[in-house]
Amino acid sequence: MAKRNTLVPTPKRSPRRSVLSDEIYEMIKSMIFEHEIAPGSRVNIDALAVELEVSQTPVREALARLESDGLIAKEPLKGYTATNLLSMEEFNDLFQFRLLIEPWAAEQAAKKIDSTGKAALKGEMQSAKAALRFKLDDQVQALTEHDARFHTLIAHISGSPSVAAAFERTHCHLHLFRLFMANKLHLIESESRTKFVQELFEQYYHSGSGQLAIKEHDAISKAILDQSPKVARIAMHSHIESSLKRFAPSVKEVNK
Amino acid sequence: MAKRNTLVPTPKRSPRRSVLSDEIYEMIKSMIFEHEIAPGSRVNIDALAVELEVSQTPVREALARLESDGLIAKEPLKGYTATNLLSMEEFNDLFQFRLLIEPWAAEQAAKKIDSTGKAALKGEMQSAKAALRFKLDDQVQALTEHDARFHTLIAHISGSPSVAAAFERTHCHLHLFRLFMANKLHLIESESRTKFVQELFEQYYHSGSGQLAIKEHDAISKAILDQSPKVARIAMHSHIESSLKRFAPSVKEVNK
DNA sequence: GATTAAGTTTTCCTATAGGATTTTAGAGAC
DNA sequence: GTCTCTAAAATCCTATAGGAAAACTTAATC
Repeated sequence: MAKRNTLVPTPKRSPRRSVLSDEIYEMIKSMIFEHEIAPGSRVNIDALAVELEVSQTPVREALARLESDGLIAKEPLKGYTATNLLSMEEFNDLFQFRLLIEPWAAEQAAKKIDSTGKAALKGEMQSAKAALRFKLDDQVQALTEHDARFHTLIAHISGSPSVAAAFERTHCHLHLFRLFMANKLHLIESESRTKFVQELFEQYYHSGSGQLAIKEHDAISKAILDQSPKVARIAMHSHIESSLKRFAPSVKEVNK
Repeated sequence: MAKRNTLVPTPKRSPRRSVLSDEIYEMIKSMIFEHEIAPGSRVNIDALAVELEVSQTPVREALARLESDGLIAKEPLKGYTATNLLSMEEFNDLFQFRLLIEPWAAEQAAKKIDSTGKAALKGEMQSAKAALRFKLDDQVQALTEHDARFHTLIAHISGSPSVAAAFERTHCHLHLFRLFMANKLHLIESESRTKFVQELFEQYYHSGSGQLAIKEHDAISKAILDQSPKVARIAMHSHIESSLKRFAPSVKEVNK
């Protein structure tokens, strides 16, 4: 009933629009993202509250949401634990799911895209190409972020909130980045073969994987901009399959 | 839920196996389910804590998870609000999403089902047929619950945790039941046409909709038990489309 | 009657205490 | 040496009180 009168006083003081628990949620997610909280490790509420310099309440709310996201698990009366890295089965299942919804999303996006969407898509592809000039570590980070934004953007352009939400809740880029990090850490620690594997690794992800992924993104992007649904669908399908093949060795390596 | 072990002599204290916040989560979900918390209404943390006779902490955790589920929305510094009923667009989108994943799930289920799965599926179909003998209100409740279990079961038998999780997070049976309830309440309140519409309504949902849905479930179930993937996929597809047609009038009515 | 200025309510967060449960450590029995 | 049982420590979960900041409501002023 009471339709807020927007003519009322201008915000005199800095309006802290976000809530502490939201910030804490993002912080903890970043910590998981960057292996600051290692896969499988315990997450102590007290310690986390002290470290982030807040009380337990916002930490608890953040952890409850992260559990709902499947990023941490809760064992009653034992506490929270960061989820383990994806097993080979989980990895395959995740990509199977992506194959189910993302090609469809790309097809729909090609049908429904408008000028706003086209601008966003073009912008995203430009940022990706800029990222290719970074050095390895930054590049992986930048490309992972681009990848997440790119796929999320298409899910949204598809015009289906359900599909977009379902995709975002897979947190696939987070899982993939964690695998990448674990693989890297793992390789660096095994001294005997450091040099050889490390070089292979760099070559693989640096010039190889990065540019390849962006080429595929380019193909998808072009098809959507051209409003060619079928082409977009096929391009997305083969991109995800390529992506699976690129990441599979990492998964195998991490799972020994 | 609270599984009280009655064999233990005199529990001086309650040996609570599950965690309170989980129970509270389920309770609040039920309250949303049954319009005890009306769509669009504010959800006061304090009041809820008092009503459920617990402290704020578990209520906060439950609300954080429910927000993550999309069942309530949080406005920073204003509080939580129960989500509105599905609009026509959201309703169509939800079913579009179901059409995308559930026929696939049924197909996979038919390929992969084992003896355990077969037993579960047979059992579920029996409980559905038993439910048809209840009177209207109980029947709607029972059929809604059966529907939720049936579709969830198939999602799990499909062998894809991702798909199962994605389906469960749609909470489609909750949304549909809320629409049904709202429609019913709406019709009951509009006196002028009560009798005529009410009768139509009962007839529609009672003998019509319930039996029809179960027939369709039966077809899906048989195909899966026969391990006929293609048949299962098609049966699920047409079931979801029928379901959409059955519910669409309710959605239109509720959205005026 | 509209605007400003107070007061009230609501919401979010903090702090802390205590109960419950699991884990760890250690003593004693075999 | 191995096992069982008890005790202590660590951890998690709940409860309660209260404070700060924003939003809402009411009242006073022009």
